[in-house]
Amino acid sequence: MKTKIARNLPTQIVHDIGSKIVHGEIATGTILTSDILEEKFKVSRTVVREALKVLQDKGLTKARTKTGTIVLERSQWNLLDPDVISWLQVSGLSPELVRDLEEVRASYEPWVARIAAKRRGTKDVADLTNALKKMADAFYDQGPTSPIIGEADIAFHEALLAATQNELMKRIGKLFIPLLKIRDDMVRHVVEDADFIVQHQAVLDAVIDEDPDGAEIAMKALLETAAQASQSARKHKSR
Amino acid sequence: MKTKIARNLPTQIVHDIGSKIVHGEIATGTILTSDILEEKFKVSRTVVREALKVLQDKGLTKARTKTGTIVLERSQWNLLDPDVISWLQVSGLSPELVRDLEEVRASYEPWVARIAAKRRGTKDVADLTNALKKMADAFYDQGPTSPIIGEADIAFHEALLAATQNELMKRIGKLFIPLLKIRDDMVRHVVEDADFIVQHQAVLDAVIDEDPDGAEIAMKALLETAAQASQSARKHKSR
DNA sequence: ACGGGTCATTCTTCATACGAAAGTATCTAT
DNA sequence: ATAGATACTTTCGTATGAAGAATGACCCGT
Repeated sequence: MKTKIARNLPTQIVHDIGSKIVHGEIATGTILTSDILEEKFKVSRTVVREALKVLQDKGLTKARTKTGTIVLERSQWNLLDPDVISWLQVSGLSPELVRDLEEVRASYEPWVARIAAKRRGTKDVADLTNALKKMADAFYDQGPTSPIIGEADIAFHEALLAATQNELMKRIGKLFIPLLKIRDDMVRHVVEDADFIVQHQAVLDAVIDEDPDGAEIAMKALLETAAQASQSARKHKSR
Repeated sequence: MKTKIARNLPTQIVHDIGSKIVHGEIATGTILTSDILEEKFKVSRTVVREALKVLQDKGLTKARTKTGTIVLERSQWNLLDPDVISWLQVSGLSPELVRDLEEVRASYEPWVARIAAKRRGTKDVADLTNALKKMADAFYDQGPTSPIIGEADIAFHEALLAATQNELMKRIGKLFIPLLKIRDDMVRHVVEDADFIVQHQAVLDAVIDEDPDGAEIAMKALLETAAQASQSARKHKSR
């Protein structure tokens, strides 16, 4: 159960507009005038302005006198912004961005595993074990297409990040969550065997053993398999 | 020559307050009421509110009814925010943050070099060459303490990022700039030989040769040397 | 001492107004 | 008729007064 967060009017509007921009519902070049937004959301100028200010700070829009505030193109967006990242979904991930994310992740994640193995506490081990157990249970009980697997995958990912005790590493690591989601979406119908369960287990074992080298290698292997599955999924889809 | 950017009132205030918070001039727990800020900056509530909204979005402050907006502790700050990062200076870099940054950078930068070597264009080579030339000239003409060296180091760093053609990688890479600055600051008085010039040259050569493996290895060597120098500088300082 | 209710303070939102910037249209001179 | 300058119009930017909501502080009766 998620705690329902009471949000300000401006914050609500930021999320509404921001997510629509990122999802492509509001196209680049679209012009949003204050008047129209006031009308649309039934709020005052003040609120609209504050929302637009935040959106500008995220690089999603730009205000220009006489024309209105214009939706900027994707390259202007602040991809490191937590909100922007959280709004990214399958529909929001362009092929270029997927490539960029995968490229960074390929080097990043093994290093995360390494640091995690070096610095993990007992709680981290418990969290990782739980996530993996959830993943394995879902796989064996409900089959390889269970959506639980994806959730558990993300939980595992986040537990690993937490184990690094590195605030910056955690934040950067969270950038890959949308990638995990899309990958999970594509791969789910392709994975037939239990490879990735075994490979997650290998990472976990190395972390438990406090074996940085082992963890790094295991994670590399995992990513390699995932990349292959992802590729064959793409082929599968495009034909 | 930097283009002087005409900034909005709120943006100016965001920078003023934000940088002071990050630098520690405004301590955690400090309370900033709208009234006081209006008074202080001689602007209207509108402007102050918009500025505070942005600061909140960056995780620097939090508004609470009846008390005012309170400056949050460092762990709440959004370290991935471009502004927050740009405000970080020597004074703003806590030892933990330095550790976190270095830890991430150790794995990140070699990978950047690898991708850059794989994908660099002719312009990238020119930019890298120029930066290195500037660095070498300053070193041999003005000696190892010239501030030009640090600037050129950052230029080299950024040119390498640009060469990756990876938008995300560029943005993450920029996070390390404050680290480069502080390191430069500490190391400048310790480096006696031309090692790091040679090592930069090695990276550049590999990039020119489109040799990913070579670039990665060369960058690792460079970072290794830098880390050693950094350590001895710290010892040098603390005794 | 304890619990409940009132009060005061500060943020939140609204409504309105004026100034500044920047396209657009119009007008004038040739 | 065309070029250039001028006036107009639109939208953002800033200021201000007022009402509402939330919440910590205080007071009072038990």
